[in-house]
Amino acid sequence: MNKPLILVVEDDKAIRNLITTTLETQGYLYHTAATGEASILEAVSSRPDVIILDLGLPDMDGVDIIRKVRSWSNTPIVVVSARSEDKDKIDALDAGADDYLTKPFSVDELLARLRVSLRRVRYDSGKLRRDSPVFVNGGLKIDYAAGSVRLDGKEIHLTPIEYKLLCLLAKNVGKVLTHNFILREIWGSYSSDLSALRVFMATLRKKIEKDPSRPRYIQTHIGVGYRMLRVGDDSAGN
Amino acid sequence: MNKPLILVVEDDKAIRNLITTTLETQGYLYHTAATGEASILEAVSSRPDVIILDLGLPDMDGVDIIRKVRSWSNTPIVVVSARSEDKDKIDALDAGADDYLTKPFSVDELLARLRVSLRRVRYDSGKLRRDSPVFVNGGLKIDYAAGSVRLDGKEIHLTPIEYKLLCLLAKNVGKVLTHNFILREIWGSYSSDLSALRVFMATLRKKIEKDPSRPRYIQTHIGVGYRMLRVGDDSAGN
DNA sequence: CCGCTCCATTAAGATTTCATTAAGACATGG
DNA sequence: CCATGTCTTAATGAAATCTTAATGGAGCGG
Repeated sequence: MNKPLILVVEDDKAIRNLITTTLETQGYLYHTAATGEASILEAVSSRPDVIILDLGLPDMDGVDIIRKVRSWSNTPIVVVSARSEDKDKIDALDAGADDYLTKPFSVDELLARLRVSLRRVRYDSGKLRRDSPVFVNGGLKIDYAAGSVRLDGKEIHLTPIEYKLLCLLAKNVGKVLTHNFILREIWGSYSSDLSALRVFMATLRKKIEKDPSRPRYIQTHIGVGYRMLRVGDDSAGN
Repeated sequence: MNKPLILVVEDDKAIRNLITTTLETQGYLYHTAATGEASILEAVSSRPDVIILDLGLPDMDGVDIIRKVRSWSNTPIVVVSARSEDKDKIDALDAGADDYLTKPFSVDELLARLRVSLRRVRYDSGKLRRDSPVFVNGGLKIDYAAGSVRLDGKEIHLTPIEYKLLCLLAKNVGKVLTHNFILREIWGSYSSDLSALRVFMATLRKKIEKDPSRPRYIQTHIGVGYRMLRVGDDSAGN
C-alpha cells in the first residue's frame, strides 16, 4: 500500500506544524488547509485518506464542513477541537465525524486514532476491489493475487521465471515482444542469453500448449521475438 | 434495518445497568457479559452489531479480548475504561478497538460514539461480510474464539507462532503469500530470518499434514512463499 | 544442393532454495 | 531455582530451479 494521504485542517499555525511534522516522521503524506473554504477544495481535489479537522475555523462552522464533506464522501474525519462540551462532540459525531479529540491532545493518541481510521480505509477499499484481478484467454487463466495459473480448469505449476514470462506475455496480448525487451523485463537488463529465453519458452510451451509444435497461445516471430495470441474461447475454460 | 444489538461487557453492575437502561430507552437491543470468558462466548453466539467493552475485567486482560475478537470479526468495539493513560488508549486502539472512552463518561457521548460505529456497520454490511468464528477446510478446523485447532476431529496443540501462521494462511486460502509478507505479518517487519520461518513451517506441517512429504494443506512455492490449498472434504471432519 | 542463420528441444552440470534435525538461548510458571 | 515448553540459530542433505552446452530441424539465399 502507498503512503496514506492526510488532510490537516487547522488555522493555528503552531498546532498545524506540530501535527504535520509528526505525520512526516510517521511516513504519512499530508496536505494542509487553514480555512473551511480551502479544506473543502482540498478534500475534493486531493481525495485524502483521512481528514484531521479543527472545528474552530474562522470562516465556517466546523459541523457544516463535516456535513458538506459527508454529502459526497465517506472519508474518515477525525475532529480536533478546543471545545469539550458534550453537545459539541455529539453534534460533530452525528454530523458524520468519526472521532473527536479535545485540545490539548496527546500526539500519540491522535496517531493511534488516525491508525484506527486508516485501518478502516484500507479494509474497505480492499472490499471494493474484492475480485482479484484475473487474466483470461481461452482456456488459460492467470490469477495474479493468488499467483496461480489454470489451464482448462486444471491448475498447473510454473517456476518463478516461467510465471513472470507468462505474465509479461499476458500483459501484452497481441503485441510482439522483442527478445531484448523480454530479457530486460525478466532478468533486468544484464547478463542473459537468448538461448536461456528459448529454453524457458520451450518448457513454458510444454506446460501450456497441448501440441507444442502448433502453439495456440505463444507464437514465435522469427528474428524478432514472441507474442501471445488472443484466442477464442473454444474449450471449457474456467 | 432491525434494532441494533449491542453487547455490553462490564463487571460493575451499576455501570452496566446505567448503560443498558440507556440503550433500552434508545430502542437498542442488548446482551450483557460480566467476564472476559462470557464476553467471547456472547460475541460468538449472538453476533452483536457493536461491542461496548470495559477493559477492567477481573479474569482477562482487555486488550487480549480485543485481539481475540478481532481474529475473526470486524465488529466495532467501543472501549470504556477507568484508565486514562495514553499507553492504555494506544494499546487498545492498536489492538483493534474503534473508540476509547474514559470513565467517568457522559452517557450522551457514549451514545453518539455508538451511533458512529453503527453508522459504519450499516454502511459496511452492504458489502459481503465474512465474520465467521470458525474456519473449516477439509479436515482442518480453526476455532478462533477458543483459539483451538482440530484435525479430523482431534484437537492438536499449536504454539502461538504456529497458530498465527496457520491463521494467516487460512485467512488467505488459495493465495500465495510471499516470504516477506508472512515475516512482516508474524514478526512485525523487523529482524527475521527466512530459516526461522522454514523451521516453523516444518513443525506446523508435521502437525497438520499426515504425510509431510506430500502436503495436503500447505504448499510451498519455491522462491516465492507458501499457500494454503482449498481442499475438498474427503475425510470425516469435525 | 550447400551453407548459413535462427530456432526448438534435450540433457547434464551448477546454483539456489528448501526441509529437517539437533543443539543452545530464552522465557515462563511452579 | 529448576523444569518445561518455546523460540532461535546453525548445519546437513535433498530437491527444485536455473544455466549452459550440444544436437537437430526449418527456412533462405546463394
